[in-house]
Amino acid sequence: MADITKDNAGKQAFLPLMRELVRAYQAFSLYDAAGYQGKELTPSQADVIFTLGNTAGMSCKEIGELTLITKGTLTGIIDRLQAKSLVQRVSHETDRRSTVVKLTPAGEAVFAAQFPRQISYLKQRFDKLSKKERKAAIEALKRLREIFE
Amino acid sequence: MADITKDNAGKQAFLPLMRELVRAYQAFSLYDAAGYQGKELTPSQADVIFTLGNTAGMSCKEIGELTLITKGTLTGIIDRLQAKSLVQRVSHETDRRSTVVKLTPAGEAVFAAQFPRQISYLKQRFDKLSKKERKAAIEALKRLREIFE
DNA sequence: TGCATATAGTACTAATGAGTACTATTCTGG
DNA sequence: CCAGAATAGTACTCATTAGTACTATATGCA
Repeated sequence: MADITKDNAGKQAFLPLMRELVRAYQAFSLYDAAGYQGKELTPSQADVIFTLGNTAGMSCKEIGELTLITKGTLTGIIDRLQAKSLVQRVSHETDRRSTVVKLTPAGEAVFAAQFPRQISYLKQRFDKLSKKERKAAIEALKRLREIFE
Repeated sequence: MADITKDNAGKQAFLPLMRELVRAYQAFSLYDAAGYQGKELTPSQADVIFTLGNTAGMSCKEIGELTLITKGTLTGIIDRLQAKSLVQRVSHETDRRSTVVKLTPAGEAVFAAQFPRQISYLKQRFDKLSKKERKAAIEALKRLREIFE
């Protein structure tokens, strides 16, 4: 196995795969974000609203685990959602370190309107894949995730 | 085909695929970023340096097309690379709207040191995939990209 | 030629995003 | 019980990201 040098590094066999991963994610991400144009929610804010929908509220820690948003970032996102009166922070009943974040009635209304709309918008594209293609993609992505964990 | 409502939207068949895409990309992205710890380059800055390596320089437009970084973002990234004396901006010879960005000798040195190192670092993980798995992943990701373009 | 349009890049804003330090609170082992 | 470690969240920094407005320059077409 030859050494990797500045001249041959760009020719490694895994690079096309890496580029496809980045491009596929970026294409998805741009399409998803476009769905929120003019909807008064950013993708991250929507992620939090959608996570809180149909629940009785949850801690920042739980939201972060589900959305993959780190806790420092979450503080700001929840601040902005609170400023728009879409979520509220409630003291945790037993653990005073913790805060329960839950949707306000206005937040519930936004959830009820935007969640089905965005899912339907995404479904338009994902439905272009056959069931077989979908299964194959899930398997491939699981393998990719495994190698980086 | 039933309507999508707030109660059944979370049960759509494509959602596991979407989650795997996000998680696989995030896992890769975190691993990649960890490779730059203590290397005085951010992932985006490295992306630009690696794109400029082994070339005579290129315009912001070209860099943007290759790295998928939008031009507004690129201005800041190049500003910071220039502040570190890793790249220089040179006037384009014939088109005075355009600027040619190229590596300085210090930038070449960083490229020569960091590019093979990061490629090798990434290769450690990508090599866990068989050739067959790699091909399958590329196909799946191409299909995913197609449906969003 | 000359004006409308397109292009290249910068300046600005708002929101993420990762990371660190900090406070407050809870848990745990001796 | 109590001191040290762990946990939850906020406050901060820096960099990136998308987007818009703007300037300067180039191109195309009548």
